[in-house]
Amino acid sequence: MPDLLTGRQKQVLDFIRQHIEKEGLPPTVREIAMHFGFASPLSAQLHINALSKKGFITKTPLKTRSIKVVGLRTTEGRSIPVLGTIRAGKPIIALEEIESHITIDKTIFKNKDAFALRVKGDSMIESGIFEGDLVIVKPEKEPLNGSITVVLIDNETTIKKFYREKEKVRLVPANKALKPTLLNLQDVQIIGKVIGVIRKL
Amino acid sequence: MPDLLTGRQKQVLDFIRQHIEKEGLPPTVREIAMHFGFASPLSAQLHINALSKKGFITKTPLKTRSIKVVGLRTTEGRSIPVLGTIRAGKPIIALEEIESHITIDKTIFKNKDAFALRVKGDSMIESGIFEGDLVIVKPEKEPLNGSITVVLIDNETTIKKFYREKEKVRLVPANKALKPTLLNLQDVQIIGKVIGVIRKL
DNA sequence: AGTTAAACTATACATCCGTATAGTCTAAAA
DNA sequence: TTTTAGACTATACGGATGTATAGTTTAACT
Repeated sequence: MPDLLTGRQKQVLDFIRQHIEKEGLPPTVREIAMHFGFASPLSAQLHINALSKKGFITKTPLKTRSIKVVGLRTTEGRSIPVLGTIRAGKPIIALEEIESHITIDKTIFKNKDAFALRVKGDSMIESGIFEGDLVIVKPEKEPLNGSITVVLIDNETTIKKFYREKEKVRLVPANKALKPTLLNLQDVQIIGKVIGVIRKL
Repeated sequence: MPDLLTGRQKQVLDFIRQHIEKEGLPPTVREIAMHFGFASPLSAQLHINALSKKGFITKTPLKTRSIKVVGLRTTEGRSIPVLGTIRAGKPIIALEEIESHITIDKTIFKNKDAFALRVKGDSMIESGIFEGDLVIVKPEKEPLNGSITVVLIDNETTIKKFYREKEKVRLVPANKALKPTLLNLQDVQIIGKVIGVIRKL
């Protein structure tokens, strides 16, 4: 059970977080006090001590602006590449194919080697994956049956539900208008498993 | 043509950059001096002034640790709050209701006041919004007809397609199993428009 | 009623920090 | 040869900063 914050402590923590966001630097003790209208810097200091004791922030004694919000800034976002296309062959993430980079939340998408891929087609609409969405892909060679995977067939990427059947692979779309396909294992290159979806409306 | 740096200035700039990377904070004047073995803090200060004049760094006068390296990735991610519940009344983002914070890509979700909300229920499955998804909400009081909005009815949040009809509001789910509802304008509190969806699989 | 804890005021201290003044040394440019 | 500029030393000032001591107020719990 995590230590709970009092209302005021939550406010202070949020101000610190906001200050780092906006100014790019954590506030000083007095800047916190000033923001809340405290007459004494100790008022802010006590909240800092409490937040530190409860593990929400860390700080280096005697060092100015040394407050760090746990889980922020260092552990915050991760930059992953957005791939335009994926070509057959060895290096999955070919530098030439990197369209851009996006920042995703480390705590939500933990995989370090993940990358993003823009969805083409509507093979997965019943699983809530639409054309234009970004899927977060975790490279994986042997996905579990039923998981949504990215596979490469004849230099084209498709997203389907994956079922291994002996030396064959069944690829099932989540779209009643489309039919499952059964392919030989050596004819498909398994890229990875879809671990997330990001859609901009 | 950019101003060129002297050897020493480049060393100082490198140290500043490295310090930000490693410690998460820019160094103080004296920390720079100490690293290079300077006996006087002015030695470091002069380099800082030169780097600032040449446009490689910026700083706020009289403010401790305020050096910023120009062009260094500050954060392409933005931290937004994830709300547990939304209560009727004035402040949409009640501090007490912040469950956690997530980092989203600034370039994708540009709105500064956005927040995230975890989806409960299956009223929007046909629009690819499932239970457990995080929706990114941009606060807005008068959404366009047809846009996916978050509204508050009797202290409960729901996500529906929004249609304004005179003094009434039609809320249309994207789920054939559910029926549209027609409500008086004063009985609903419009929270905002859904601008994005994040799903973890 | 007594105790505890959170929240805050008032004041103070030693150190840290950005900045300033004055001057030294060295090497390249005029 | 004189000048100029980069790099640095020695010392110091005023304000900012983290921290400390002592005490007040308010609400919650025993």
